[in-house]
Amino acid sequence: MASTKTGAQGGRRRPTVADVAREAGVSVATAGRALGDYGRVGDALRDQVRAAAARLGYSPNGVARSMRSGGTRTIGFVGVDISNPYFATAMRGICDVARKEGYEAILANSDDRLDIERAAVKVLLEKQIEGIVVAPNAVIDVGHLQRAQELGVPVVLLDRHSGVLDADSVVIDNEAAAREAVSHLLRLGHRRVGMLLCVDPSESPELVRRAGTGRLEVHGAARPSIDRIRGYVAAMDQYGAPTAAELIRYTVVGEAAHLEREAEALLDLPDAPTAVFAADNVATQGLFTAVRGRGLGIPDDISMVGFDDLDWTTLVDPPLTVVAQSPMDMGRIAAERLFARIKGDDSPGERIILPTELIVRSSAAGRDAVHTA
Amino acid sequence: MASTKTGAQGGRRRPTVADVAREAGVSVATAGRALGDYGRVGDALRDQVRAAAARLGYSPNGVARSMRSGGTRTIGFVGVDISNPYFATAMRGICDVARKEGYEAILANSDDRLDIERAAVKVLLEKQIEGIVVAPNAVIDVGHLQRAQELGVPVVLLDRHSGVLDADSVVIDNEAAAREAVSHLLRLGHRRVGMLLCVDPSESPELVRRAGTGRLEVHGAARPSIDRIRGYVAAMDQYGAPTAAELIRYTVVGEAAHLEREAEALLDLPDAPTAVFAADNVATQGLFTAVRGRGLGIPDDISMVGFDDLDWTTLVDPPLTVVAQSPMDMGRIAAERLFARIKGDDSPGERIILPTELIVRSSAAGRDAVHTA
DNA sequence: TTGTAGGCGTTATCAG
DNA sequence: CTGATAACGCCTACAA
Repeated sequence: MASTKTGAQGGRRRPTVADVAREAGVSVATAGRALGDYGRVGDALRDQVRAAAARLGYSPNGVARSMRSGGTRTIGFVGVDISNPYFATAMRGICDVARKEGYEAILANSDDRLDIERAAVKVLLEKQIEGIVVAPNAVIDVGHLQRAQELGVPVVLLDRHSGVLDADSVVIDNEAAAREAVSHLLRLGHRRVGMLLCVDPSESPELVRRAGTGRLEVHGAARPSIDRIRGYVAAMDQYGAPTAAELIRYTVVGEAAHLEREAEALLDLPDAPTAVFAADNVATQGLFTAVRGRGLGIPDDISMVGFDDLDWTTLVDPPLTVVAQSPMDMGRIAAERLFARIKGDDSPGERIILPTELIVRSSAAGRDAVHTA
Repeated sequence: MASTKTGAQGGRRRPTVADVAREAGVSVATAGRALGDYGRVGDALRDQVRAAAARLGYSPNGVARSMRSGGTRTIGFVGVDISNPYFATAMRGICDVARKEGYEAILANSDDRLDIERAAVKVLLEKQIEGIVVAPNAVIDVGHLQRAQELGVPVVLLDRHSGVLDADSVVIDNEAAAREAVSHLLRLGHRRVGMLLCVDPSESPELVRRAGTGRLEVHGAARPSIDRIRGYVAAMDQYGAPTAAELIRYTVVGEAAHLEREAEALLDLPDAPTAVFAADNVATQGLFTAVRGRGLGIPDDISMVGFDDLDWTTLVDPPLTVVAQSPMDMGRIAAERLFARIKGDDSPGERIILPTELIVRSSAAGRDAVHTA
């Protein structure tokens, strides 16, 4: 009896209600009632059964219970990457709500890849989860999510909205947030403003093209990255600042190295920008690093506005002006919507837009303003 | 047919193999074989069944499958707080390995509270997960983990080791890591070195006492925080630097506000330390913030060494000298051990000690060395 | 090759 | 108040 404590095989078969019943000398039905606390059971027998259960180390089998009841008290979250603080915080919000409701959450990382996301949803569905929160990779190709809904599993979108899917979504107004950030720079007198961000691989090529009007147009689905570019362009147009494709640099998610290269390319432009908007937290860090690497001073040599109010943005010198959102609330609210659906709410899908805030700190400064009409 | 797409009730009963069988005009057994790809099935019938399944939108019921097979292909992770980058990164490592093995992971946050951890383990056990990775709150009171093992569910400890439990643990050598960090400061000529950290609520009182020898003794279980204090004291003793309880300030986890107060108390000491070792990533941030708030220069006015090589420690000015560990590897290796156990490995519990590295950057500098014998 | 039947553990229904 | 029995959906002996 020295070993097999550490390993998997340790236990012989786990005791069941039947075992407890036998041990207590009653029927399975009675044992079940005594343990599950339903129906009527005599006091004496109840204690007897409880004692037997304790003696045997009985633990109810949730799988069997789910089998009968149809409910698993489990939800799923398909995020992009839990090691990104944005999703980690959202997950925390989701877990908190789930725990309050007596549910657990299964986590899957998609790395923003549609194939992985699809597979994850499929597995979750097979596991009979009762609802899914997902940060979808694609906003059009959502067949797998529709399928979930058809199966009676509610879906709530987090961070991204889909026009195709009739589901709740918890998002921010990406275009407005970007426009506010860039306007801030423009009002400070900057004219040549760059933009740096990560985009999804499937969306990257030909993101931006010149139209007949001379204005920059942005083509692509309404995803956060694309919407933020739209906000940037809108602000530039509004303030009459000249736009140029070369001022918008991006890289596909997960390639931090490329990102720094793009940032440097931006800084090395013949007519380099005097200010840059980094449109996500990865780009913010990449830009900051690149600027530092070039030995440039912020905001003296170059101004910047970042995205996401991560802790480090106030630790750094100078503290960064950023667009702040609240992933914790996002996760919480998404989960709350999900549980409302699980409980039967079948009103039409709602688009919940959480506020963002431009937190002005010290990384963006004036440019001896040469304002334009 | 306008609505009920969004809500939970959407689906009528989900189709089962029996439904598919009926639709295809074959027996359940044949349908099962065709769908599950086991046994022999005629080509014609197989296609027929597949078609019927597609028509009905059949999706296998994992709960029923688990019921029969006994396996759920699910593991659990009980971490302290997923919004802490340390645990978020560890979770990523765990998920990656799980996915490779065809498993999913359920996440639970304990907030470093034993009662929550116990409840989480209980629920996970009921859900019939096949293994648990846990960052245990207590290293002695591990009855709930022993129970898991007795039930045949392998347990792997992450970040913390328990002498009581015969389980694998994946940890770092906390005492050695702290000693190295503090020795670094001492070798730089500092004599009055402070320490700042978070400790578990249950361990906080009377952490440190004077003994007859005049040396500082550290009482408490072998948890990371306590071990790091031991390392600090060992280094101080080794270099003949005078120790004092007032130089060691801590707060319970999750109370960041108190932490900054403790940091300030340290800086305000009549005989203030010339260097401080922040022994975890929360303390590192708190210390840095407090020092900044006091307008002190690093390392000119005060030197510091932090813990955990988070991104921001290199973004900040000056870049911080830190003790680095790899939570991603920790998660990965813990999960790998867990799957080895799940597959039947029942060798005695192994203590896997991952390396740490003192990364010397610029936050600790010399003190016109007044060395001691 | 295909079909029939039984059981995994729980809970609920129905008799006694 | 207690006991026997059926059912959830899948898989697998076993029989045809």
